[in-house]
Amino acid sequence: MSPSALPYRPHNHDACVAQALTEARAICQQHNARLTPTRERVLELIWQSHKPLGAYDVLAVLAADGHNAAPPTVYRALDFLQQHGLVHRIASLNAFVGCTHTDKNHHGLFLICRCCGNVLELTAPGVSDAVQSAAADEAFQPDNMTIEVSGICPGCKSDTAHD
Amino acid sequence: MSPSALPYRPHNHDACVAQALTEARAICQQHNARLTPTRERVLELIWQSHKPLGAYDVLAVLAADGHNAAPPTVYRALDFLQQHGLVHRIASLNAFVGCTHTDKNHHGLFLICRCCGNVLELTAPGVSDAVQSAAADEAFQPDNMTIEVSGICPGCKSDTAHD
DNA sequence: TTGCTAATGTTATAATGTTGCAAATTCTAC
DNA sequence: GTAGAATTTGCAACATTATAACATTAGCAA
Repeated sequence: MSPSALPYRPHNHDACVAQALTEARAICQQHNARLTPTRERVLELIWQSHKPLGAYDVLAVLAADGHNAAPPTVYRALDFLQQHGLVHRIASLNAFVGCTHTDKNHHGLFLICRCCGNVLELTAPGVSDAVQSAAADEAFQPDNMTIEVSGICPGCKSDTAHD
Repeated sequence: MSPSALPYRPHNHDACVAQALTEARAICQQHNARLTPTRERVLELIWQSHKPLGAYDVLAVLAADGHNAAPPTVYRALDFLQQHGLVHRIASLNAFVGCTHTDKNHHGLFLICRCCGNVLELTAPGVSDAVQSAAADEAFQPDNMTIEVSGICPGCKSDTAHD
């Protein structure tokens, strides 16, 4: 059997974080946008795992850092990161997760494990096309789509199977 | 050109409400569940249009009714209605809309007009299948999907075209 | 009736997100 | 480098959405 996608199995997560930060720096440079220390720190925190993190969770860590932050600090940083495609907001969880497809122009699809909480972002052209087509049938002009699937990831499925 | 779907054009909305209530009564009877006056009233309010309504909007109307209600009253009623498939929660709006597919076992897809606010619920087997297939490719077992598309509905598109 | 369960009322509070304005920083043009 | 403009941050207050905990009432069955 082929291995599960990264978020769903053990891996060297520091590499994920490092890569995300490197890409973020490059993207911000391209966009002529400033990845300030606060923004970078928030991005780093969002990337602390593949589980979505709430804005107030981020805030709590910043406070622990000694950073005297209020909610707007976090929301502003998150807005910035979203605008530049570095994080996604998961509407069904009111939480944020690092974008793993910063290179592609895509409508993400998120597979959210309700057991371990990890999220896998997919580029699923088939899904995107199907939605476009369903919308077109209704003469509806889509400009943004939220596709969030909750269920059980392969890791958790095999765990429960062993019991 | 074929007419737009109901929510996106003028129609006798009282008929929508009446039908929704009739169906709700039937469904609750089937489920052996009690559609109490509060629950029925909340359902009626949710159906006051095809625009999603926030829990606190419902609460405000109940208050205007003279009903001395607190948030839990509304959230409990909404939970009940959701459990019986009579309303849906739109995660991207934190709001609720009447279910127009009470007869089918479906994963809804919602087309949300960001201009007029109306929502059309679709049963889109193509989308559902595409999501299932994308999930299967990752050995992910989906059990619930949130698909919310925001954009411009045919009604609003033709309105702006005239300007 | 009596006792059980489901439903509601009530109070308080938690969790999430925003507004508005002032201060500080960074950028740009001279 | 310095002045002025623009962006970013700090900060206080507030708005919105949702839940917890516990008391009370209504519906129903033995």
